[in-house]
Amino acid sequence: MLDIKFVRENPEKVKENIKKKFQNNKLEFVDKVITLDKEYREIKVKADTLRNERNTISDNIGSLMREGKKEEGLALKEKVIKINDELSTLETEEENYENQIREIMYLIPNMVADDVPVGEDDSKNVEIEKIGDPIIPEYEIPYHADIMASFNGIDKESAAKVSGNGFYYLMGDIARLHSAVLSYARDFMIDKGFTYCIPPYMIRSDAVNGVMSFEEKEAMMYKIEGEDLYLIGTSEHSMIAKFKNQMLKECELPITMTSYSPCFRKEVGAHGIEERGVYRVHQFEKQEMIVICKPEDSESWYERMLNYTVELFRSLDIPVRKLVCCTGDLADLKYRSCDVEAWSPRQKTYFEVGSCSNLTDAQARRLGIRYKDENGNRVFAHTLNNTVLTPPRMLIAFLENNYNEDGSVNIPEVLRPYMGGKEKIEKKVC
RNA sequence: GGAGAAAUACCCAAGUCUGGUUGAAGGGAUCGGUCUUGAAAACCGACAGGUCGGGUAACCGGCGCGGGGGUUCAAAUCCCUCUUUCUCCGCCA
Repeated sequence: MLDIKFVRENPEKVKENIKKKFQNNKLEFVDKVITLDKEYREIKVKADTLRNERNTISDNIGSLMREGKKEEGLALKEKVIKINDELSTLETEEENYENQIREIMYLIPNMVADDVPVGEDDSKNVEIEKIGDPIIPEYEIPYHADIMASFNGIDKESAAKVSGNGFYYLMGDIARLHSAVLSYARDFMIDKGFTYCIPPYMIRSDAVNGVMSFEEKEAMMYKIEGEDLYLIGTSEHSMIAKFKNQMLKECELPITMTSYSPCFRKEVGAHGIEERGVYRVHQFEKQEMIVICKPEDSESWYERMLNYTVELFRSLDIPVRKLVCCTGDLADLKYRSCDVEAWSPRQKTYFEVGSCSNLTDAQARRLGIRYKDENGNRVFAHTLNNTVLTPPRMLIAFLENNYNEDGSVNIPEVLRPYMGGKEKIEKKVC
């Protein structure tokens, strides 16, 4: 969300930005919101003046009553009733304007960084760096669910009976691997100085509405029957809501947290649920990182966060690449964003495993996350978020990249302490 | 889950029954000063935040006593509702 004052003063810049994002249907919003804002302020002046009059006369009535001059007081009442009459119309208008302006401001996208490549959709995203050799082995890499099955590590059939499509039972070494990568990721981030956090997995509707649009809510969020509670789709929801309407102290910044949570998603819409594997499911787990910092620090945090993910994947022997999101693929709140993609030797291509974003002050302005600087000024903080990793999706990359011809899977050094010292997991035969 | 009490500014806290002179007493903290070699203490003084709007500015106005709504000429004060905290009971990993 932009500052209305910025829009007022820089309508052309805002329009340019909208064009860069290929959202020409929103171009008219700029002039519209500026007009609405102007009319709103005119009405506010009128209403404020009337309220002022009312307050003054009411005070007078009070004084007269105390002095016992009832008649005079009663006469004044008539006047105020008239004012209130006039006011009620104005106040309805005021509210209408406020709502309209807010709705439009939500739709006008955040300014994107100058160096974000211009492009219409994700096909125009730009690879900036490959880290690790994307090896294509001589032998064939099986589908991830089949690898899991070869260790008796997954049962989707039972899950489908018990919970429906989009769920899984993970078992044995695979389940342990799932916990192991999460624990490893948690410790990895703690070592980087992040504070570990386990947030609520259910949040109230006002928290939900604060962090996503109505459409997103409908497509993603599970509601608890009979309660004003929703299952979170990512810990980011709880984590951001935690700071809503907070005035932070400058000395608290940067706030760097790594949160764990299960994530629940309806996945209504575009892709739907995948039948066989664990790539897209209703329930998964995720380790996330968020940073709330001063505006001048957000760009360097962005780089750092992105590189943490890369470093983490590399420590698990998984080749990755950084793919910069082009303007058209950038969500409206984002200033810049970069996907981290893992190499899939089976598909011989990279696939998304995480996404790092700098939202500058757009999210903070929407949610009221501020801090007091050394001069006592209240400043909107910058917010950033990035995936650390999400098993089971991460397991796909892990299993494929550490798969041996004999069907065993290597456990990279860093993960062994979490796997009881095992160097590899082997096929179960029965 | 049941019953009761409460939420006031950076913190504590008065005001609520009985609506108006209360944007809010008092204390603490903070800042400045006197005193002191320095500090503490004591004393004196300052400071009421925030947000929206008007104005070149000085300044002026609206909102604002947990959130939302209502009654009233007028609400911290009365009514409804939600949230949170505390106490007791019940249940329970």
